Amino acid sequence: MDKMQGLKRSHSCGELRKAEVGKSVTLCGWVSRRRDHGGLIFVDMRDRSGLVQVVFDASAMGEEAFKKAESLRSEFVLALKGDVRARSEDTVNPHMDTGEIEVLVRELRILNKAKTPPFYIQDGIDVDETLRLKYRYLDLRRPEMQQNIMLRHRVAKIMRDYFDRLGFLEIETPMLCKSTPEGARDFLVPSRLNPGNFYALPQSPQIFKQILMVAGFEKYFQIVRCFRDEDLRADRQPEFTQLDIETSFLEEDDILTMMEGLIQELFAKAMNVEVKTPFQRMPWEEAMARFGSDKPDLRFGMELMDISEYVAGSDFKVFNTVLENKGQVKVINVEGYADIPRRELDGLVQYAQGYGAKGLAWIQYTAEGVKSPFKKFYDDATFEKIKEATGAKTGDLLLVIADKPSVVAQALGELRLEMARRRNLIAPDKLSFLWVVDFPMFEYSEEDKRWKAMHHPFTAPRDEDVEYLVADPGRVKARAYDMVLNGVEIGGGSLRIYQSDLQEKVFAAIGLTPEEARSKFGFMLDAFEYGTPPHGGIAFGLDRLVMLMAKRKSIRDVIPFPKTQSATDVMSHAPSEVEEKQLRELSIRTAVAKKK
RNA sequence: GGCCCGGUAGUUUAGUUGGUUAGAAUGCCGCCCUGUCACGGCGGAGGUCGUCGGUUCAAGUCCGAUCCGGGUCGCCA
Repeated sequence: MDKMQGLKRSHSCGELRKAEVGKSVTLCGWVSRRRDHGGLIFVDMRDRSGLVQVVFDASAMGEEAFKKAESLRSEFVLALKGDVRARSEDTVNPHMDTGEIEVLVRELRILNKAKTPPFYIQDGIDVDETLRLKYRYLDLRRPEMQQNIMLRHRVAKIMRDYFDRLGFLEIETPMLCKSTPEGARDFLVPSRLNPGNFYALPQSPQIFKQILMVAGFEKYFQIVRCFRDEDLRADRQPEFTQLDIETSFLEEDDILTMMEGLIQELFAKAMNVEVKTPFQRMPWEEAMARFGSDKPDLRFGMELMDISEYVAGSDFKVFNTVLENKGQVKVINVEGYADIPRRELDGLVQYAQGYGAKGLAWIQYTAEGVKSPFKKFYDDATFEKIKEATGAKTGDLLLVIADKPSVVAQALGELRLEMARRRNLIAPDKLSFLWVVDFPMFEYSEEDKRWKAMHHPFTAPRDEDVEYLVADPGRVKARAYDMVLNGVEIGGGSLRIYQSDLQEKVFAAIGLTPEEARSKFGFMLDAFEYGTPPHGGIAFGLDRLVMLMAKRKSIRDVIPFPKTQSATDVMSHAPSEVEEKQLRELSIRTAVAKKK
């Protein structure tokens, strides 16, 4: 093996252009591909900047040096000296950024050999993801993964610059925290020095950042790891990164405008894409009514429409029962799809049932007339009225869900998304931002038979709703806001409660006794007694945002070392069993009955 | 916890009603090749069909269990 000794890298592989023709360069990198023509060997050499073709010519270099070139294999690590030269016109490669030039090698050093990698180190590979994760260091060597990670860096850098410019301070908050049972499950860390006691890893720095406002820092931000011990999804990891923000003396408009500015700058600087501000703002109730979702995808229409008034009072028991129980009958119009195959309709019924609907009905406005499973319960005039009210045309398909409003919203909202995907109604490059505002303060938990904070219990209610906190929690709206991009919630926040008496009322509304509140959040309530400024903030999911910017389907593609769906790391084999000694020191009795 | 999909050479996969030696592509190894860029030509090696058990004369194929991965519902204040 050769050494770097005496060599200084002069250029990156991917940066070489015609301007460098004639220059002597020193390059370092990996063998991406090798094309051996006998007396002439081409190697595509790769570093993190990209690829360049280097040429070994038997007639131009010594026999021994050429022999060395013949021994090159995939992913060998090289350093080389050579001369940049223009390629002749018929050998230019238009698919390569560096395709107009090549480097004729004078001196080759093999810095390290490599085993044959288990998959191609190139973009667009189709391999089992477990294999990619097991060999993550090779997966991350692929250009598209390198670009994702570099994009992530740029995003974080732009965020830091933006908030620094606005006078924010990046302040760290603890990773070892007090467990707060509301909300997601905590990851727990045993305390050796306090046997039987546990820290929790933060689900978010929520309480600390509010206390930083009490402490008078006024403008705080942090790019911070958060932890939630819940089941994983394509866009959910047990540890994830948030851009966390808290400010004093600002109100909704200030915060929303500031975040729009950040998004504008992120897309301009990292993607060269112009984003128009201000973003549309939509009350939560409107979002639920029109799109069946609190994070509507506005890249297409197909809005939910209420036809309850037209179908009421018939002999059709299904609709009647629903309407008598304060339910509703709503539809979406899948334009031009009246000729949907029966088999697909049956599939959609199951799809809707997967989201809690008891069933799915439909109206097909075909040239031959109306087809619908409930046709016999209504006269033609009714179907005409529905057609008119929904703006349906002949050839259109209405999908109908009848249920209580929450079920209608979810099932029909999901059908809307699914039909848009199937009908190809979503423009891939469109960016559709909006703010969802006026969230309900509480939602009723059937399981616990009590009201729960929809956002978190420090969220401020609207002033005009405070009087209903105890009497009618369901009608109280919060001063909370979510930013939504293309149907994905990328950030959310609120103004906070900063008066103790109001905080106590909110705790009471969610059934927390003063004693419980004190034991859970006593230090915070204490802090709030000492001159708390009005404050509020927001948190952005960095991983999700980068995922959307990089147009990836999985959050794992923008996280260097993600976990599998069962929250394991197949490369390092975490989590793992630990030694008895470690457990003893932590005063943890023998491990739970070990699985075998 | 529920539902759905997947697991066969290093990799991506084919494999019929259960029936001869599990087939292909690519990668890998060897030889040849001075303008390729998914280089090409010739030759070669490479498989406990995720694991365990069952049915059968016979199992990649059928049955049961289990492990692993992915998607999703619940869950994620």
